[in-house]
Amino acid sequence: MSGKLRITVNEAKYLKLIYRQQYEKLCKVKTTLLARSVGVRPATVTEMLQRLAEKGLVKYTRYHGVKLTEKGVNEARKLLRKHRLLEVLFVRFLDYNVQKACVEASKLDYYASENLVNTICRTYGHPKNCPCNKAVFCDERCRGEAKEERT
Amino acid sequence: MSGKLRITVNEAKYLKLIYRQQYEKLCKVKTTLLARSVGVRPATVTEMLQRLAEKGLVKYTRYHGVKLTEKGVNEARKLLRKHRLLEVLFVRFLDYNVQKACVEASKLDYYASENLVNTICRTYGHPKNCPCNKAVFCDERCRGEAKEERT
DNA sequence: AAAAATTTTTAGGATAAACCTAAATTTTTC
DNA sequence: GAAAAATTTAGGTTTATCCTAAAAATTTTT
Repeated sequence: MSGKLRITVNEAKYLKLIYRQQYEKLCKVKTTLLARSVGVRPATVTEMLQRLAEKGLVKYTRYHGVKLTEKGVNEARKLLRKHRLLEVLFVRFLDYNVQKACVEASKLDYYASENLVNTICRTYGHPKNCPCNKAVFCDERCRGEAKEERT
Repeated sequence: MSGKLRITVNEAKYLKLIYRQQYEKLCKVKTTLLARSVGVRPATVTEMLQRLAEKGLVKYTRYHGVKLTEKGVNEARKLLRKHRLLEVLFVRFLDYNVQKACVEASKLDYYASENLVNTICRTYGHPKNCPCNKAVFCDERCRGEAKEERT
């Protein structure tokens, strides 16, 4: 029924950004704001929002901004889970400071496998928060103590 | 003097592959072999080799394969250093097996910063080899004990 | 060493993801 | 409701991939 959803790294960037705006800063997600955050022209953002809408990740209303759909929220949380567990690793294991950890995690999160972040998650006893105290979202496949993972 | 060298993730894949052929398997690097490894048609490989040659990363002789230039070797080693230190992390800290570690490292190596891998390197006391016993190439900026890194 | 087989390259395209400017449209503000 | 601001549309450009089919070079076979 559902053709596998392919998200580019750039689309992922927007999803994370939109999620943080909509759910964590609780503000409307407008084109110009996104354009400034990403560092592109507004027209470029519009194009991206239309693409995300076509993929069913956001509800886009011309001239009025976007909201993540359920599917979009799930994707964003998957990405932010990866991002934040990488931050946990960098801060706790490598003594990175929070800011550096975030920068590095941003480069890698999209590419990290679910298995990798689940292993990190288990290793640290399923942390509830990342180093900057935002939520580490749950993955129901991620259970158990540090040892058991195989494949 | 030297305009900053921009390598795409795909180009990086070829560099790693060519390096391993040329220096570790000690065999000639031919188009068809690369095509099979990467999973594309020979014509696509030819195109890539020409691009790598333009960037000064390989010496390419029509119909006779490629050799990495000094610049190409340096780039390849930088990438393989990242790759192998990520493997070290995954195997030693997350108990990954060698094969899984390699797969995961392949997804991330290109995107990992030099600072990240140097921190891993320091944390493990500058390991000489990766889990599959290949060399971890040196970076002269990578010195010292586990603690001192800041910024 | 010539013919046949194989490998490699060239030529000519296709596609997808970004990004842009300028003009048109809609919304917001005064 | 007019002016200002934000947003979208239209029409392009660029870059990186990848492809097929035909041509060219190399290698193998006889």
